[in-house]
Amino acid sequence: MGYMCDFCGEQRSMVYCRSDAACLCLSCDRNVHSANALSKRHSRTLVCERCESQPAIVRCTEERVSLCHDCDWKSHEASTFSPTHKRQTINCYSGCPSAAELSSIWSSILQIPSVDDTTCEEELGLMSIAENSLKTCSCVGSESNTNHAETETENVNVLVGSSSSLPEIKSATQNLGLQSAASVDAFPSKILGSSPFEDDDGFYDDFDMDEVDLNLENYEELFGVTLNSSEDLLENGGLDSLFTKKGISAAGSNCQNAVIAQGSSSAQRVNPQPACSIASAESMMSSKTEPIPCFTSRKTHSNLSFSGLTGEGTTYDYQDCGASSMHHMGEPPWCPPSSESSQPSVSRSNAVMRYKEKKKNRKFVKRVRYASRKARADVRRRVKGRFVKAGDAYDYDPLSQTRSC
DNA sequence: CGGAAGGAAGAGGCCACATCACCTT
DNA sequence: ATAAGGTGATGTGGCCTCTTCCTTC
Repeated sequence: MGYMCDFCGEQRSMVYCRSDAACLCLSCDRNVHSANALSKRHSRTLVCERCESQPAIVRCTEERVSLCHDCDWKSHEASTFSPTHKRQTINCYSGCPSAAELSSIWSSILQIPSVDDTTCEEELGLMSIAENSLKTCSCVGSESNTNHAETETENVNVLVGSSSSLPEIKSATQNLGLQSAASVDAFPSKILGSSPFEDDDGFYDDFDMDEVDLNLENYEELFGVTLNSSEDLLENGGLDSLFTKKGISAAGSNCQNAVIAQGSSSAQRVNPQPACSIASAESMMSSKTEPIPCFTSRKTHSNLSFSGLTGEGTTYDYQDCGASSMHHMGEPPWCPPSSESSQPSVSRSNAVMRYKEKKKNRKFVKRVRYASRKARADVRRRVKGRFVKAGDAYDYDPLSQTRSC
């Protein structure tokens, strides 16, 4: 990682943004991608430590380097010396995670340098961090552990990538001979996707229900039930109950990255095609009265569409970073871990109430793209709010706040 | 309990024009 | 290959209108 940040040109680049095709330092990454909702959707990953210009897709645990596809092939597939190296798939992330969160996510990979947390700390509540979780390739975890701290995390990641619930993770962890399930408990719950009801307040604070707008196209056809909105989904018992009605397991769906029917074996029963449409939260909401044009072939695809936690997931993002990596991570937060809906209705109603409250208070921040145009508009005279020709009569002058007539 | 009426809140359109982006010469 | 000129598209803020949602009766 010797190349400089493409943005500031001062710091060493650590992150590769595919959308921007740029290598960025952590500081610039956060600055650039906290600019607006669109930029937050950009999926980023580590920079290849060998060529230092391509996005890394795997981490060689033997050589302790992050490698892009080409470098990985050169190092492992084409090499006779190290074809058996254990490699760990590196997933991309989006949003604006803090250094601490990045550190926890990449603890097994990097020493994250300290970054000014103030830049977008307040945005963190809106960001999806669970999608940052790592998924390892199947070759990891089948061997005994030698490096405690690192390997433990890696194995947990394996489980994250393949399991759907915490109990299963714990069980599998024990089966794999890890030291104890405590390490799993210690791992950030957001990444593990554990039940939200274990910590009602804490989870929902991060969960940001207002950002989750679910859009189930043709749900009536699929499930034979009526669902008007995500609120209905919450109130009616969640996705699990929906699936249960059709004998479909919702395991593997995650509220934050609930790309159902994309790689999930259970969901594939519903949708054998990997195609999945993901729209922004706003477009989801607009679809309440009007279908989204991009949803095509609805008769043949289930098109179970979810926005990410932040409403920032895009088809590109998911395709870009290995698509199905993030949807195995647990039950939807509104669903209890067990199918018998043992969670008291109080928690659900609380969640609904909080969701409505946050939705009500949602702010749509407008971002000025061209300051020069703003400056011009700020001094332009108007009549009833409309711009008037220069020299014409006006009723509002931003400069003098007076009328010409 | 359901419907009507009224108020509150939000979304979208309109306006002029400097600036941007693209194309042609 | 580069520069200059032309042209259509874009974006900016305040106000108004319309629609939707919520509360009250």
